Amino acid sequence: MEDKDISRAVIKRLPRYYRYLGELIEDGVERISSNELSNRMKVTASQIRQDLNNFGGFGQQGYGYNVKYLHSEIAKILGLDRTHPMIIIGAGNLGQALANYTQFEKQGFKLVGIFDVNPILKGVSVRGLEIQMVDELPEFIKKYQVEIATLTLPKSKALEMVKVLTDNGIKAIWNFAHTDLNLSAPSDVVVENVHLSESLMRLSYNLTRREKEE
Amino acid sequence: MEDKDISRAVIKRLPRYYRYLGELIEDGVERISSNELSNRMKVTASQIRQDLNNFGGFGQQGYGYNVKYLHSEIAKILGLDRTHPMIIIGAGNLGQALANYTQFEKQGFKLVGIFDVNPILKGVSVRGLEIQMVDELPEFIKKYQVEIATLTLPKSKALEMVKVLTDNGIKAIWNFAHTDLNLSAPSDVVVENVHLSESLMRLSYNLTRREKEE
DNA sequence: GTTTATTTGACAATTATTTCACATTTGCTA
DNA sequence: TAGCAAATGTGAAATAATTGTCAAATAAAC
Repeated sequence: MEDKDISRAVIKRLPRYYRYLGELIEDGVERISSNELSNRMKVTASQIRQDLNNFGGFGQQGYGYNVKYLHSEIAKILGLDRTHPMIIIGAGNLGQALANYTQFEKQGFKLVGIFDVNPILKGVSVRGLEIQMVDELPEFIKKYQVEIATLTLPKSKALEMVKVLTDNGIKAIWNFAHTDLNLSAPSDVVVENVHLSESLMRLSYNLTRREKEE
Repeated sequence: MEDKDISRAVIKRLPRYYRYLGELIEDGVERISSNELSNRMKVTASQIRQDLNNFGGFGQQGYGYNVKYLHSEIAKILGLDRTHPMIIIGAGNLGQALANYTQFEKQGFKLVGIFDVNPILKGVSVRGLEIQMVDELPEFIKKYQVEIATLTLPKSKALEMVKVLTDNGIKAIWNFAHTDLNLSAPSDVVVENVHLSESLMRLSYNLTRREKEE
């Protein structure tokens, strides 16, 4: 497995392959050709083969791909073959909603703590975890070897928080705040943005465009 | 303003331009050059000019772009210059969290109703709206001329719901369910997917990759 | 055991996107 | 009002991503 220069576009598609393969396993399918998978996923077979070949030859000519094997190989590539301790910073509606999402734990993202800056939330229990104050962060991150911090705070507070998190060894930030962190985050910290507003605007654009065409 | 063949990549960036321009307005900045904006946004000035020119010449040579004007033009392009009545289907944690997000209303996405399939939730109030049962959907969509349905339901229920929604005139679906709707949705219905699991997996990939490099 | 059908992996061709470079226009200063 | 500096818009070049094609390998059929 080689890690040189995999394009962003390929990485973006990998989780989707992983999802479809998981569904195939559930359905008891043992093997699949790039052509059949392409029909299901509405992408070209060529793209599937090209994408997978970035990481090595997982298929066999004349046979196709073994579903379970491919599924587990993609899991390895995505780092889903181990546990990632995760915390949530910001125990508002969205933070609590994410905390209650059990799906993530199945994929190895283990929620070990929830934090907020608002003292009124201190000690409130969310899915068995008591909300803690951010001054407890440094010790907590070390103790639980937290890798990922989910940021569900307002813009202004999110930016302050980034420094605290990275200073204390956080290596990845899942950012729901309506701002880019890239500037303030050191280059060895990975950031994945989920900008819901932007997603909604794209929907609006396509909706508007569709209406105009009529 | 022309609507022919704007690339997906351009549309993906538009909301981000819109956000930065909004911040510039807040900061009292009246004009900006593609070069200065490129520094702030960490993209090339050329890309900014190229992107904006898809929709017409908003700038002026020797001057740059008028921030307020450009902001309002992008709003028009994105369809943010009018109100989009929206409903949420699925009043679980995520559905309720999104319902409580006031930010969306400022951009014209007006939440008019919340629905669920679980009778136990009937009548429960979320931000002043009583959760309704899905059998009330057809009448409601017509009455409030609902455009957008936010789907925060489990996979299996989401797929059933798509037919009900589109049969009753919904034109856009903001999909948080862990599945692709494209197959079941008619081609005149716009779908925007927010697959949080996939986002988290991309984070995991980049984290894993970063660790391997060390 | 031989033949036929299937299917990958690799590479070439095509298409899409991004960046470069510069003529042209405008604002600003003296 | 002339001259200089700034900055867009645009066509061309460079880069990136996707799709098409086919030899080689394998499975399945007979």
